[in-house]
Amino acid sequence: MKAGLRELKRAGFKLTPQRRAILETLKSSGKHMSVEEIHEKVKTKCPHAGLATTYRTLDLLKELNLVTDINLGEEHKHYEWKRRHHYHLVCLECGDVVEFRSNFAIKIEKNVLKDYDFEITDRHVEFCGYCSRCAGGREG
Amino acid sequence: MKAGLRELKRAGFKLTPQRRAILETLKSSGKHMSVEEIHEKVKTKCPHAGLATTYRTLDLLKELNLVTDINLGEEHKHYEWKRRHHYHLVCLECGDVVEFRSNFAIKIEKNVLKDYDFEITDRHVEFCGYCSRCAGGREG
DNA sequence: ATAATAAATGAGAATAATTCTCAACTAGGG
DNA sequence: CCCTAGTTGAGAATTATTCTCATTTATTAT
Repeated sequence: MKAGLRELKRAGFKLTPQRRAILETLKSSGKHMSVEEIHEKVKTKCPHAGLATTYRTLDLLKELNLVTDINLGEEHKHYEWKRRHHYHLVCLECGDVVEFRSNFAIKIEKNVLKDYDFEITDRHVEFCGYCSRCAGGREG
Repeated sequence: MKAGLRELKRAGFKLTPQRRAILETLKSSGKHMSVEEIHEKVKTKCPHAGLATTYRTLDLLKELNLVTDINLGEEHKHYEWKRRHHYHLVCLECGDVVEFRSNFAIKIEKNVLKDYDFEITDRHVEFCGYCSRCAGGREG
Protein backbone atom coordinates (compact mmCIF):
# COMPACT_ATOMS: atom_id res chain seq x y z
CA MET A 1 0.00 0.00 0.00
CA LYS A 2 1.26 3.45 -0.93
CA ALA A 3 2.97 5.74 1.54
CA GLY A 4 0.43 8.00 3.09
CA LEU A 5 -2.50 5.64 2.70
CA ARG A 6 -0.55 3.20 4.83
CA GLU A 7 -0.21 5.65 7.72
CA LEU A 8 -3.84 6.71 7.51
CA LYS A 9 -4.95 3.10 7.65
CA ARG A 10 -2.58 2.22 10.45
CA ALA A 11 -3.91 5.09 12.54
CA GLY A 12 -7.46 3.78 12.09
CA PHE A 13 -8.78 6.29 9.57
CA LYS A 14 -10.97 5.37 6.63
CA LEU A 15 -9.58 5.56 3.12
CA THR A 16 -12.21 7.71 1.45
CA PRO A 17 -11.95 8.87 -2.16
CA GLN A 18 -11.57 12.44 -0.93
CA ARG A 19 -8.63 11.56 1.27
CA ARG A 20 -6.99 9.60 -1.50
CA ALA A 21 -7.45 12.50 -3.90
CA ILE A 22 -6.05 15.13 -1.53
CA LEU A 23 -3.11 12.97 -0.61
CA GLU A 24 -2.34 12.10 -4.22
CA THR A 25 -2.65 15.70 -5.33
CA LEU A 26 -0.09 16.93 -2.86
CA LYS A 27 2.27 14.03 -3.31
CA SER A 28 2.32 14.12 -7.07
CA SER A 29 2.50 17.88 -7.40
CA GLY A 30 5.86 17.89 -5.64
CA LYS A 31 5.52 21.53 -4.64
CA HIS A 32 3.66 23.67 -2.14
CA MET A 33 0.00 24.41 -2.83
CA SER A 34 -2.63 26.61 -1.24
CA VAL A 35 -5.76 25.02 0.18
CA GLU A 36 -7.76 26.46 -2.70
CA GLU A 37 -5.38 25.04 -5.27
CA ILE A 38 -5.56 21.64 -3.68
CA HIS A 39 -9.33 21.84 -3.51
CA GLU A 40 -9.64 22.79 -7.19
CA LYS A 41 -7.45 19.87 -8.20
CA VAL A 42 -9.39 17.48 -5.97
CA LYS A 43 -12.69 18.55 -7.54
CA THR A 44 -11.57 17.22 -10.90
CA LYS A 45 -11.58 13.77 -9.28
CA CYS A 46 -14.41 14.26 -6.77
CA PRO A 47 -16.68 16.95 -8.21
CA HIS A 48 -18.82 17.08 -5.06
CA ALA A 49 -15.90 17.46 -2.69
CA GLY A 50 -16.44 20.18 -0.10
CA LEU A 51 -13.82 22.68 0.93
CA ALA A 52 -14.23 21.74 4.60
CA THR A 53 -13.09 18.23 3.84
CA THR A 54 -9.93 19.55 2.28
CA TYR A 55 -9.21 21.56 5.43
CA ARG A 56 -10.04 18.59 7.66
CA THR A 57 -7.88 16.21 5.67
CA LEU A 58 -4.91 18.55 5.56
CA ASP A 59 -5.14 18.90 9.33
CA LEU A 60 -5.23 15.14 9.61
CA LEU A 61 -2.24 14.66 7.32
CA LYS A 62 -0.36 17.23 9.32
CA GLU A 63 -1.26 15.44 12.51
CA LEU A 64 0.15 12.25 11.03
CA ASN A 65 3.29 14.16 10.11
CA LEU A 66 2.84 13.51 6.40
CA VAL A 67 2.58 17.10 5.22
CA THR A 68 4.00 20.43 6.36
CA ASP A 69 2.44 23.83 6.17
CA ILE A 70 4.54 26.75 5.04
CA ASN A 71 3.86 30.43 5.50
CA LEU A 72 4.76 32.50 2.49
CA GLY A 73 4.41 36.12 3.48
CA GLU A 74 1.09 36.91 5.09
CA GLU A 75 -1.51 35.27 2.90
CA HIS A 76 -3.32 31.99 3.29
CA LYS A 77 -1.57 28.83 4.28
CA HIS A 78 0.27 26.50 1.90
CA TYR A 79 0.92 22.80 2.27
CA GLU A 80 3.40 20.38 0.85
CA TRP A 81 4.27 16.74 1.06
CA LYS A 82 6.97 16.35 3.66
CA ARG A 83 10.60 15.88 2.65
CA ARG A 84 13.71 15.91 4.80
CA HIS A 85 15.91 18.97 5.25
CA HIS A 86 14.19 20.83 2.52
CA TYR A 87 13.87 24.53 3.24
CA HIS A 88 12.66 27.62 1.39
CA LEU A 89 13.98 30.90 0.06
CA VAL A 90 11.22 33.44 -0.54
CA CYS A 91 11.94 36.44 -2.74
CA LEU A 92 10.24 39.53 -1.35
CA GLU A 93 10.34 41.20 -4.74
CA CYS A 94 9.02 38.66 -7.26
CA GLY A 95 7.47 36.26 -4.76
CA ASP A 96 9.38 33.31 -6.16
CA VAL A 97 9.94 30.41 -3.79
CA VAL A 98 13.10 28.39 -4.26
CA GLU A 99 13.90 25.23 -2.37
CA PHE A 100 17.30 24.78 -0.88
CA ARG A 101 19.31 22.22 0.99
CA SER A 102 22.39 22.70 3.08
CA ASN A 103 24.66 20.24 4.79
CA PHE A 104 24.66 22.57 7.75
CA ALA A 105 20.96 21.94 8.24
CA ILE A 106 21.74 18.51 9.62
CA LYS A 107 24.42 19.95 11.85
CA ILE A 108 22.08 22.56 13.26
CA GLU A 109 19.61 19.85 14.17
CA LYS A 110 22.29 17.84 15.93
CA ASN A 111 23.21 21.01 17.82
CA VAL A 112 19.64 21.45 18.91
CA LEU A 113 19.38 17.88 20.12
CA LYS A 114 22.67 18.02 21.98
CA ASP A 115 22.65 21.53 23.42
CA TYR A 116 18.94 21.95 24.05
CA ASP A 117 17.87 18.33 24.49
CA PHE A 118 15.10 19.07 22.02
CA GLU A 119 13.72 16.43 19.66
CA ILE A 120 12.76 17.96 16.30
CA THR A 121 9.83 16.43 14.41
CA ASP A 122 8.92 19.26 12.07
CA ARG A 123 10.60 22.27 10.52
CA HIS A 124 9.50 25.64 9.23
CA VAL A 125 12.48 27.33 7.69
CA GLU A 126 11.95 30.26 5.39
CA PHE A 127 14.64 32.73 4.52
CA CYS A 128 13.23 35.88 2.96
CA GLY A 129 15.18 38.33 0.84
CA TYR A 130 16.08 38.92 -2.76
CA CYS A 131 16.84 36.40 -5.46
CA SER A 132 19.67 36.99 -7.90
CA ARG A 133 17.43 38.55 -10.53
CA CYS A 134 15.72 40.94 -8.14
CA ALA A 135 18.76 41.86 -6.03
CA GLY A 136 20.42 43.43 -9.05
CA GLY A 137 17.60 45.85 -9.74
CA ARG A 138 17.53 47.06 -6.14
CA GLU A 139 20.93 48.64 -5.81
CA GLY A 140 22.06 49.74 -9.22
CA MET B 1 17.57 59.26 18.94
CA LYS B 2 16.68 55.72 19.91
CA ALA B 3 16.91 52.84 17.50
CA GLY B 4 13.58 52.33 15.85
CA LEU B 5 12.43 55.93 16.15
CA ARG B 6 15.44 56.85 14.09
CA GLU B 7 14.46 54.57 11.23
CA LEU B 8 10.83 55.69 11.31
CA LYS B 9 11.90 59.32 11.16
CA ARG B 10 14.43 58.71 8.44
CA ALA B 11 11.79 57.03 6.31
CA GLY B 12 9.57 60.09 6.67
CA PHE B 13 6.98 58.76 9.13
CA LYS B 14 5.63 60.79 12.04
CA LEU B 15 6.58 59.86 15.56
CA THR B 16 3.15 59.55 17.15
CA PRO B 17 2.63 58.48 20.77
CA GLN B 18 1.03 55.27 19.53
CA ARG B 19 4.02 54.37 17.41
CA ARG B 20 6.40 55.14 20.23
CA ALA B 21 4.38 53.00 22.62
CA ILE B 22 4.16 50.00 20.30
CA LEU B 23 7.82 50.18 19.45
CA GLU B 24 8.85 50.54 23.08
CA THR B 25 6.58 47.72 24.18
CA LEU B 26 8.11 45.24 21.77
CA LYS B 27 11.66 46.39 22.28
CA SER B 28 11.56 46.34 26.06
CA SER B 29 9.63 43.08 26.39
CA GLY B 30 12.47 41.20 24.71
CA LYS B 31 10.20 38.33 23.72
CA HIS B 32 7.54 37.53 21.15
CA MET B 33 4.06 38.95 21.74
CA SER B 34 0.69 38.54 20.09
CA VAL B 35 -1.01 41.57 18.58
CA GLU B 36 -3.56 41.51 21.42
CA GLU B 37 -0.84 41.42 24.05
CA ILE B 38 0.92 44.35 22.45
CA HIS B 39 -2.34 46.24 22.18
CA GLU B 40 -3.20 45.69 25.85
CA LYS B 41 0.20 46.93 26.92
CA VAL B 42 -0.05 49.94 24.63
CA LYS B 43 -3.41 50.90 26.10
CA THR B 44 -1.83 51.45 29.50
CA LYS B 45 0.10 54.30 27.89
CA CYS B 46 -2.47 55.40 25.31
CA PRO B 47 -5.88 54.44 26.67
CA HIS B 48 -7.67 55.44 23.48
CA ALA B 49 -5.39 53.48 21.17
CA GLY B 50 -7.25 51.48 18.56
CA LEU B 51 -6.42 47.93 17.59
CA ALA B 52 -6.18 48.87 13.93
CA THR B 53 -3.31 51.21 14.70
CA THR B 54 -1.42 48.38 16.36
CA TYR B 55 -1.87 46.27 13.23
CA ARG B 56 -0.87 49.17 11.00
CA THR B 57 2.19 50.01 13.04
CA LEU B 58 3.39 46.42 13.23
CA ASP B 59 3.09 46.21 9.46
CA LEU B 60 5.08 49.38 9.18
CA LEU B 61 7.80 48.20 11.56
CA LYS B 62 8.02 44.97 9.61
CA GLU B 63 8.31 46.91 6.39
CA LEU B 64 11.21 48.84 7.91
CA ASN B 65 12.75 45.53 8.92
CA LEU B 66 12.67 46.37 12.63
CA VAL B 67 10.42 43.52 13.79
CA THR B 68 9.81 39.94 12.67
CA ASP B 69 6.63 37.96 12.81
CA ILE B 70 6.74 34.38 13.98
CA ASN B 71 4.16 31.69 13.49
CA LEU B 72 3.69 29.50 16.52
CA GLY B 73 1.41 26.69 15.52
CA GLU B 74 -1.75 27.82 13.82
CA GLU B 75 -3.07 30.64 15.94
CA HIS B 76 -2.78 34.38 15.53
CA LYS B 77 0.46 36.03 14.60
CA HIS B 78 3.23 36.98 17.02
CA TYR B 79 5.81 39.70 16.66
CA GLU B 80 9.18 40.38 18.16
CA TRP B 81 11.94 42.94 18.00
CA LYS B 82 14.47 41.74 15.48
CA ARG B 83 17.73 40.12 16.59
CA ARG B 84 20.37 38.36 14.54
CA HIS B 85 20.52 34.59 14.10
CA HIS B 86 17.97 34.01 16.77
CA TYR B 87 15.69 31.11 16.02
CA HIS B 88 12.91 29.21 17.83
CA LEU B 89 12.15 25.77 19.16
CA VAL B 90 8.44 25.18 19.66
CA CYS B 91 7.33 22.30 21.87
CA LEU B 92 4.23 20.64 20.44
CA GLU B 93 3.30 19.25 23.84
CA CYS B 94 3.55 22.13 26.31
CA GLY B 95 3.65 24.98 23.79
CA ASP B 96 6.84 26.37 25.24
CA VAL B 97 8.98 28.44 22.90
CA VAL B 98 12.72 28.39 23.46
CA GLU B 99 15.18 30.55 21.62
CA PHE B 100 18.29 29.01 20.21
CA ARG B 101 21.43 30.01 18.40
CA SER B 102 23.76 27.85 16.37
CA ASN B 103 27.07 28.62 14.79
CA PHE B 104 25.87 26.68 11.79
CA ALA B 105 23.15 29.23 11.22
CA ILE B 106 25.71 31.68 9.89
CA LYS B 107 27.22 28.99 7.70
CA ILE B 108 23.85 28.10 6.21
CA GLU B 109 23.32 31.71 5.29
CA LYS B 110 26.71 31.91 3.62
CA ASN B 111 25.77 28.75 1.72
CA VAL B 112 22.58 30.36 0.53
CA LEU B 113 24.36 33.47 -0.66
CA LYS B 114 27.08 31.53 -2.45
CA ASP B 115 25.14 28.60 -3.91
CA TYR B 116 21.83 30.29 -4.63
CA ASP B 117 22.98 33.91 -5.05
CA PHE B 118 20.20 34.84 -2.66
CA GLU B 119 20.45 37.82 -0.32
CA ILE B 120 18.73 37.09 3.00
CA THR B 121 17.09 39.98 4.83
CA ASP B 122 14.70 38.15 7.14
CA ARG B 123 14.39 34.70 8.68
CA HIS B 124 11.57 32.52 9.91
CA VAL B 125 13.08 29.48 11.51
CA GLU B 126 10.94 27.36 13.78
CA PHE B 127 11.81 23.82 14.71
CA CYS B 128 8.84 22.00 16.21
CA GLY B 129 9.04 18.90 18.36
CA TYR B 130 9.39 17.95 21.99
CA CYS B 131 11.35 19.66 24.73
CA SER B 132 13.33 17.62 27.24
CA ARG B 133 10.54 17.58 29.82
CA CYS B 134 7.84 16.51 27.37
CA ALA B 135 9.93 14.05 25.33
CA GLY B 136 10.36 11.85 28.39
CA GLY B 137 6.64 11.39 28.99
CA ARG B 138 6.00 10.41 25.41
CA GLU B 139 7.93 7.18 25.15
CA GLY B 140 8.14 5.64 28.55
C1' DA C 1 -22.32 -10.51 -0.42
C1' DT C 2 -25.05 -7.84 3.23
C1' DA C 3 -26.15 -5.57 7.20
C1' DA C 4 -24.70 -2.77 11.08
C1' DT C 5 -22.34 1.16 12.67
C1' DA C 6 -19.01 4.42 13.64
C1' DA C 7 -16.69 7.63 11.04
C1' DA C 8 -16.64 10.95 7.29
C1' DT C 9 -18.75 14.18 4.23
C1' DG C 10 -21.10 18.51 2.15
C1' DA C 11 -23.31 22.77 2.59
C1' DG C 12 -23.69 26.62 4.59
C1' DA C 13 -23.67 29.11 8.95
C1' DA C 14 -20.48 30.81 12.46
C1' DT C 15 -16.15 32.54 14.04
C1' DA C 16 -12.07 35.22 14.49
C1' DA C 17 -8.13 37.60 12.84
C1' DT C 18 -7.06 41.16 9.96
C1' DT C 19 -8.02 45.00 6.77
C1' DC C 20 -10.66 48.81 5.22
C1' DT C 21 -13.22 53.24 5.37
C1' DC C 22 -13.63 57.80 6.48
C1' DA C 23 -14.41 61.71 9.37
C1' DA C 24 -11.74 63.85 12.98
C1' DC C 25 -7.24 64.77 14.83
C1' DT C 26 -2.26 65.92 15.18
C1' DA C 27 2.95 66.02 14.37
C1' DG C 28 6.17 68.73 12.32
C1' DG C 29 7.70 72.15 8.99
C1' DG C 30 7.54 76.82 7.94
C1' DC D 1 1.06 79.49 15.73
C1' DC D 2 -0.91 77.81 11.49
C1' DC D 3 -1.23 74.49 7.68
C1' DT D 4 -1.42 70.22 5.74
C1' DA D 5 -0.38 65.68 4.76
C1' DG D 6 -0.18 61.85 7.39
C1' DT D 7 -2.32 59.33 11.17
C1' DT D 8 -5.80 57.72 14.12
C1' DG D 9 -10.16 55.41 16.20
C1' DA D 10 -14.38 53.05 15.69
C1' DG D 11 -16.74 50.01 13.72
C1' DA D 12 -18.03 47.87 9.36
C1' DA D 13 -16.25 44.65 5.93
C1' DT D 14 -13.56 40.94 4.49
C1' DT D 15 -11.60 36.48 4.33
C1' DA D 16 -9.58 32.22 5.79
C1' DT D 17 -10.80 28.67 8.62
C1' DT D 18 -13.80 25.97 11.77
C1' DC D 19 -18.16 24.24 13.22
C1' DT D 20 -22.78 21.99 12.92
C1' DC D 21 -25.60 18.46 11.76
C1' DA D 22 -28.32 15.69 8.74
C1' DT D 23 -26.92 12.42 5.27
C1' DT D 24 -23.75 9.20 3.27
C1' DT D 25 -20.18 5.66 3.20
C1' DA D 26 -16.03 2.57 4.29
C1' DT D 27 -15.18 -1.18 7.00
C1' DT D 28 -15.94 -5.17 9.97
C1' DA D 29 -18.40 -9.03 11.27
C1' DT D 30 -22.05 -12.03 9.94
